[in-house]
Amino acid sequence: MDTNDAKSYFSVRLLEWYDVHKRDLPWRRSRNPYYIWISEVMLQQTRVETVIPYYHRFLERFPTVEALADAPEEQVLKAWEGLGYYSRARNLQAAVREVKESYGGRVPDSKEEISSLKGVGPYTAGAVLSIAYNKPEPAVDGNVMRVLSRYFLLRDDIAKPSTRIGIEKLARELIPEGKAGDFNQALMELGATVCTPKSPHCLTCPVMELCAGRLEGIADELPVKTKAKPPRPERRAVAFIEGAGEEAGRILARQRPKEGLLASMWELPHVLLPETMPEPEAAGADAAAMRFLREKLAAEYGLNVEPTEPMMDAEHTFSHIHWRLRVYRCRFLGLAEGPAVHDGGVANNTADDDGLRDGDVFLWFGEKELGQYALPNVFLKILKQAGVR
DNA sequence: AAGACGGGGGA
DNA sequence: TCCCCAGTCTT
Repeated sequence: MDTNDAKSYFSVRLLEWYDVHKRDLPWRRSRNPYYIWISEVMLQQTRVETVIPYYHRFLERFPTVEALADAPEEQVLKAWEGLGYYSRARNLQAAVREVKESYGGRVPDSKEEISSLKGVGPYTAGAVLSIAYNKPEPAVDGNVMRVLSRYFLLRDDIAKPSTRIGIEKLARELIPEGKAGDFNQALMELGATVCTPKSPHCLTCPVMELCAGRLEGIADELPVKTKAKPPRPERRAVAFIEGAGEEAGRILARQRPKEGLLASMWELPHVLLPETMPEPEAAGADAAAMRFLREKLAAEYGLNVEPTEPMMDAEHTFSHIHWRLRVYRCRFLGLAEGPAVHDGGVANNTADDDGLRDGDVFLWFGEKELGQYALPNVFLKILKQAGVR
């Protein structure tokens, strides 16, 4: 049995298996390149079950390239709320605008052109080209690297870019004539449902007989992958500022800067506590944190508040940061001129000389604003727990 | 090559 | 808890 036999066996058996076992997923009901593209971007680092409801809502709201290109970015971000990696949404809209302007609204079908679009890397390019246009391009994601590492007993570290390149070359050779779309999806489907990261279901695998990893008894030790660094811890004090009078029942929110973490999203104002601050359990910790919160908000944003009492705790883990949040109830005293708080309107700070950083915009949040502007999940949860709606 | 960039689900 | 998920971009 030589390598070529193992390769053709793999491709043939995998396609037969896929024909019987493929899941009925929404984006498999169409070959519309725009639909396929949306699904592939949403699926980056995100599970199928999570994506499905977003996929339906997003396409209902933005059914065509034109509709997405013409939408306000704010609405796109809102449709992405809770899905994470928000640069995906921003890049997707920039790319769709490019498709509208430069390609007459038709998603390009060449590797060079589609790869030039924002947010379209090697995986997404291959996925759209193969699934929507049946072009013989590999689409190598985490599933594919795992499946092929096991079947061909590859011990290279899949965290290295060079390893992905090598697996792409291999995956390209495996594509059966005229079957690129089905084959690539079959490979990912096998990884998602049978050749799983932990305790793979080898006994139901269509290619188990020639799987080198299983035959060596080390399938569950593959692929080799260097483990990520743990997220750095941060403690933050959050201001829960309830409006009075005209703004009764509404909460003061801030829009984050247009770049970086959670770009352009809305949140409750908060500050990073110095590591020298006492732990939350220590005596006097809350008093110290409340003083720091008051001083920092005033200095950073011209936002004057009087923290009164701790309200709740929350935690949130990003891939690279771990937040421990303590929310303090605050009395609103006022906001210095510059980005004013308008009734119902987003403050404008286009002027650069207002002494405030880009993105320092405040707004009283009520039901209407919650339905209009995007917040990260951690702040949505805090507002929900506080009974704001 | 390494870090930034969300959030959730399964073992 | 840890790991990983239909990754891409920046430095």
